[in-house]
Amino acid sequence: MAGHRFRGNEAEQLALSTYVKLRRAANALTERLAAPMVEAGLTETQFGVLEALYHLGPMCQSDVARRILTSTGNVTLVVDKLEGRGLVRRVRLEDDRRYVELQLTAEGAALIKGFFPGHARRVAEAMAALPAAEQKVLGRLCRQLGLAQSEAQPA
Amino acid sequence: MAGHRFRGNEAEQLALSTYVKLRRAANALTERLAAPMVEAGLTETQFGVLEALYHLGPMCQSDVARRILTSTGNVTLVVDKLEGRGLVRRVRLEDDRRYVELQLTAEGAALIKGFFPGHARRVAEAMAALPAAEQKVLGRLCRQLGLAQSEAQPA
DNA sequence: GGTTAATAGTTTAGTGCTCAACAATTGAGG
DNA sequence: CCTCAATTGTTGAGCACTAAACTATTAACC
Repeated sequence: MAGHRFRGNEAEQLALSTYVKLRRAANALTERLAAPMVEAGLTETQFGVLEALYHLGPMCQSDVARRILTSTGNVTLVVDKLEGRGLVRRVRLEDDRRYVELQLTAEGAALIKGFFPGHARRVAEAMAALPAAEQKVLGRLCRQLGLAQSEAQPA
Repeated sequence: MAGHRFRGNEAEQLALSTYVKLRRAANALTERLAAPMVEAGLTETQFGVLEALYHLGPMCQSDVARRILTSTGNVTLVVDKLEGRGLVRRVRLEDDRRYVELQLTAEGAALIKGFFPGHARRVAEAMAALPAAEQKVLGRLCRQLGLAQSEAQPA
C-alpha cells in the first residue's frame, strides 16, 4: 500500500515535475559555484555585495538588498563583516542622512577584480551543457516565469 | 569611473545572464510556495520529508537526505522535530541495525494529505505563466543542465 | 576469525538568515 | 510649524543549516 498515491491532474503533474527540475538545476549550479567562493573566504551573499558594487558602483544598502534578494537586516550583517575585513566602506550621505553609501575599498576592489573573471568562466563552463541558443530560450522562459510571480495575487 | 566594467566575452555574458534569470525564477517560485507551508507549521525541508514518505512510502533517513538534497545531519534534526510533533515514527531495522526507517503516523499522513493538493494547485498556478509546451522545454533544459553538473570535474 | 574499511545516524559548535521591534531621518498635509 | 507617515538602517531573539567529529553496525579481506 505504500507509495505512488494520486498526485493531481496532468497540468499539476507537469508543473510539479518542471518545478523540481528547475530547483535541482539551480541548486546544482549554485553549489558548484559556491565552492570557489568559500575557498576565497566569501559567502555567496558577500560575493553578491562586492559584485554589485564592482559592476554598478557605490550604492546604498537597501539597493544592494533589493539587488541580491535579501533583507536589509542581512545586508547590515554582511556589510559588518566586509567592513571588518576592510573590503567595504560605509559613508553616511549628507543630503539624506538615512542613507549609507557602500564603497569598495582598494582591497575590496582588488579581491573582487581578481575573483570575478574566474567566476564568470566557471558559470560559462557550467552553462556550456547547453548551446547558446538553448541558453537564450532557458533565460527567456525563466524571466517570463519569474516576472509572473511578483504580479500574482496570493492564493 | 564607477560601474559597467568589463565582464568577459559573449559566452560568459550569456551564461551569467541566464544563470541570474534561472536563480531568480527558482527563488521567486520557492518564496511564493513557502508561505503556505509556514502557515501550516512546516518548513520546506519538513514538507519535503513528509512528501517523500507520503508519495514513496517508508524509507530510511539517508534516502530521504539524498532525495531532498540535504545532509543526513539535517535530516536527523528535522526528523527530531517531526517525531516530537507525532508526525513521523522512527523504526530501527532488525536486519541491518544501522538503518532507521521513517514512517508517517496517522497524524502525519493526514497533515500531508490535507496539504499536498493545495500545494500542487499552487505550483500549477505559478507555472501557468508558461503554457504546457514551454514548461516541457523548460524542464528538459533544466534537467540537461542539472545532470551535467554532477558529471563535471571541479575547475 | 580478526582487523580494516565503509555506511547510517547522532551530536556539537558555529554560521547565516529571518522576523519583528526599534531609532533616526525625511517628506507630506493640515 | 507640527504631527503623521514613509523610508533607511540597526538590533536582538530565534531558527535552519552545515561541517566535522563521533558511535554503532555491517561488510570486506587477508
